[in-house]
Amino acid sequence: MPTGRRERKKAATRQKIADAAMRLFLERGYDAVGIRDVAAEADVAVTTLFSHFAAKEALVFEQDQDFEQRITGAVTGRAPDEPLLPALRREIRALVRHCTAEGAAPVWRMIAGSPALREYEESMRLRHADSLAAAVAADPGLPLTPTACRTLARFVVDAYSLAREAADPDAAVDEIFPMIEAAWEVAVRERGEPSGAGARTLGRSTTALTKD
Amino acid sequence: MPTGRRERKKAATRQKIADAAMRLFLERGYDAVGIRDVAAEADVAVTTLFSHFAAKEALVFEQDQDFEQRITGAVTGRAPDEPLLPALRREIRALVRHCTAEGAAPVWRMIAGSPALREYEESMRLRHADSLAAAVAADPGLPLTPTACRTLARFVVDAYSLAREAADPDAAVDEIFPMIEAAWEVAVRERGEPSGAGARTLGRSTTALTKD
DNA sequence: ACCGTAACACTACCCGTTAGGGTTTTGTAG
DNA sequence: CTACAAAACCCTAACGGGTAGTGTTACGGT
Repeated sequence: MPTGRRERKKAATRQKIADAAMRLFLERGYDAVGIRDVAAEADVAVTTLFSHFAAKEALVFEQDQDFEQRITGAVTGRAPDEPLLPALRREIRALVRHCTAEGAAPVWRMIAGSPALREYEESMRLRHADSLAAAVAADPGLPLTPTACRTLARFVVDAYSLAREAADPDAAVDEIFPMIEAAWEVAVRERGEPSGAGARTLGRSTTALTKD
Repeated sequence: MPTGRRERKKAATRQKIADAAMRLFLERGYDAVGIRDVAAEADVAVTTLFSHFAAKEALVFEQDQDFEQRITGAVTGRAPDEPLLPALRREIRALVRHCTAEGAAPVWRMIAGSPALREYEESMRLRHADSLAAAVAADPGLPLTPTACRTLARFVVDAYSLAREAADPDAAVDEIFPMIEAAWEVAVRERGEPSGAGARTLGRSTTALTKD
């Protein structure tokens, strides 16, 4: 219902804070910048800052909802008969590429250099894994136990974080995803349709396993 | 060089603090107890408390080094020709059982109820996964890429945390480990000896995959 | 024109954590 | 036994993230 100016002003304030924060963080380093510095630079009160961001670390991971939406969207929004894992692999590859692109390097160096930020990111990933598990569990075409859904989701999120840290992120995705696909196939065979449907869901990528 | 009494007194102080902390946490709840309360209950200064524990959360995860040592020990200390994954599976099962035993329930309920504790535990697990990855990478009988080692380590640590949260932890271990074994076998085939050695390393548990 | 509410500001405070600097206890060497 | 260095401990004070309480303004709906 709230149409227009209010929302725009709120979004503008939020963006102003995020921009000021990132500018200061990159200039002086994350630990050397206090919340009060950020608030002053953005010309807002500290309490206002905390009404837009739940914690100092959230200033850095401003777009974490993007990640969650994209990864669950890759499951729920894929083409009707598209197998699950290739869709996830494509999305993870895109996300990894996006994080290892040109301008993003200093930000990720900063994150790697601060334990608080790494810790925060990891707990974000846990939430994302839970959302992904829920999305997978909700797919009527996938007959998996809840535990298998959660396991798959963790593995996929692990793939993202491992690939991002790898020397060659693209190669890492190609190395890890066959492992996940094999794990997935086992889960499907345990509980899924015994004959053909499970293999079709996994798609062409299972040839590595069935070739003996 | 420090022999005897000093070490004992130090360990006693540490234990006294940990006991006092756990007592208060279980009585009043983790968030309702301050560091100053714990220090007073243990009759030590706040600075002393922080010379024994790096953070408030560490008071709860007092024996995290146990976990790290046991899990890496399961890799480095296994029988000469014992395959890797059964050894890991056995250790993980024991650790999960230990955490879901009788008296431990209130503690884990407390952990589940505090975001700070969950976050701390997750970053612990990351460290443990790194140690495990290093142990796996150091095993001369396992020809794996660094990325594969890290992936396997993450998956194993995930298995622990997923099983601990599952309704039936034992069944969860039995559900997740076949998935990890399949992933492992793919990693071995990509880089390992082409014919027999890889399968021998994995052991009898791969029958589920090769039975078609 | 008017009211409810969301955004914002200000003050003061709590809590985890650390620095700085001092005191006692312990192991060891003379 | 004494002397001495180091380790363990204590105290005070502070820093920085985060919050409660209390307003004030500006917007949107009616």
